Amino acid sequence: MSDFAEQVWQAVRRVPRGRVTTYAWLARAVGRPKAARAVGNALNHNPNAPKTPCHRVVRSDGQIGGYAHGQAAKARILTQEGIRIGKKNKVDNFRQICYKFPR
DNA sequence: GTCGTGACTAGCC
DNA sequence: CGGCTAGCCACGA
Repeated sequence: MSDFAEQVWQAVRRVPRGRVTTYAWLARAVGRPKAARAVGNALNHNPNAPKTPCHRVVRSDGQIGGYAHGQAAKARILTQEGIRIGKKNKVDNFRQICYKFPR
């Protein structure tokens, strides 16, 4: 797999349970602050199974974003992890549960 | 090498 | 607050 994708997955694994991160933050974590889009692509083409919690990755505006299994499934999983989803598929307390990577 | 695509983002109206 | 636009990046054809 491309090194880029591997770095992304590794970063995602650092996200604690019950928290979420954003594509933008992941992009920063891999040293490509403007590659949020590419990050999404990497996750999409490589779900890499339960090992990589791609469901904890949301958009910068708090929306759930996308998911290979479908947004509904993603929302369900997040809820199961203790994260509440409001209307418009937005994460409640997004600012609080959003995990920011150490630089 | 160029083109099109997509789980994105910030800015502007 | 909501919708639209342009900019960005990695990847495959």
